[in-house]
Amino acid sequence: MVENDIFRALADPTRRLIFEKLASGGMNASALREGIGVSQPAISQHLGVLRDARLVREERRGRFVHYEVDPDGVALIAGWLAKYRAYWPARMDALRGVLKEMDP
Amino acid sequence: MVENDIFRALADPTRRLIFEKLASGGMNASALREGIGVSQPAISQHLGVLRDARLVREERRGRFVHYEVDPDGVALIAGWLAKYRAYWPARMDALRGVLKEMDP
DNA sequence: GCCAAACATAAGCCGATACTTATGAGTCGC
DNA sequence: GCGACTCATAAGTATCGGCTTATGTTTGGC
Repeated sequence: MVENDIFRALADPTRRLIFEKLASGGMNASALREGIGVSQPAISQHLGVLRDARLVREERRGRFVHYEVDPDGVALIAGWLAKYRAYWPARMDALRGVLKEMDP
Repeated sequence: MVENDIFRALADPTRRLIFEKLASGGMNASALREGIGVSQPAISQHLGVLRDARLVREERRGRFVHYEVDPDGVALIAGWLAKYRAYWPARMDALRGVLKEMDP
């Protein structure tokens, strides 16, 4: 199931760190590893989970593999969240501004 | 960490089922159990995790405990997701309508 | 062609976790 | 007050998940 893959992928703090790092700009796996204190295989495994969840997509560039955020996964979360918009208004003042801004 | 609790809570399919059932209307733990093929303690444990993640809140009603979706948790997810709104526009046509509708 | 570099896969280990049964803690009806 | 009911907690178990080291695969430079 798609939702299951996504939430399971985001449940791990290391994976969220990787995702957030990629959100600030695509990069290869080696660069991604810096600052995150795990082995190279661990990074590779995490990227595999994120890719299967469609949160990240990859592109071969010679010996390197360039990774970047996949908008599909982000859209899937937004779609899931939209189902519960009935519960948003309660404390959504801050986000409301964001939504207005992105909806010209 | 707040985000960790939320995503970990939603990573389990049974817990998402409970949450989604509560999203269609608050109810007590026994009613919640129907249709979900797990024991009563399992439901109780899941509700504890969802409560700690602020996805669900409870209210004692005599012998029963009434559970309902906590808007705080939903707002927290929305806040997290908002950080990545730069990646939304790609495939966000459907959600766009929803956002417009909830922002008069 | 060969070596080194970048990344993926294999296998194993250990802690986390989702479940169970058994029991405890409150609350209502009689 | 007592039994029944609703729910929470305790304890045990088995599977899952993230990490490691070791090794395989692909690519670029010489």
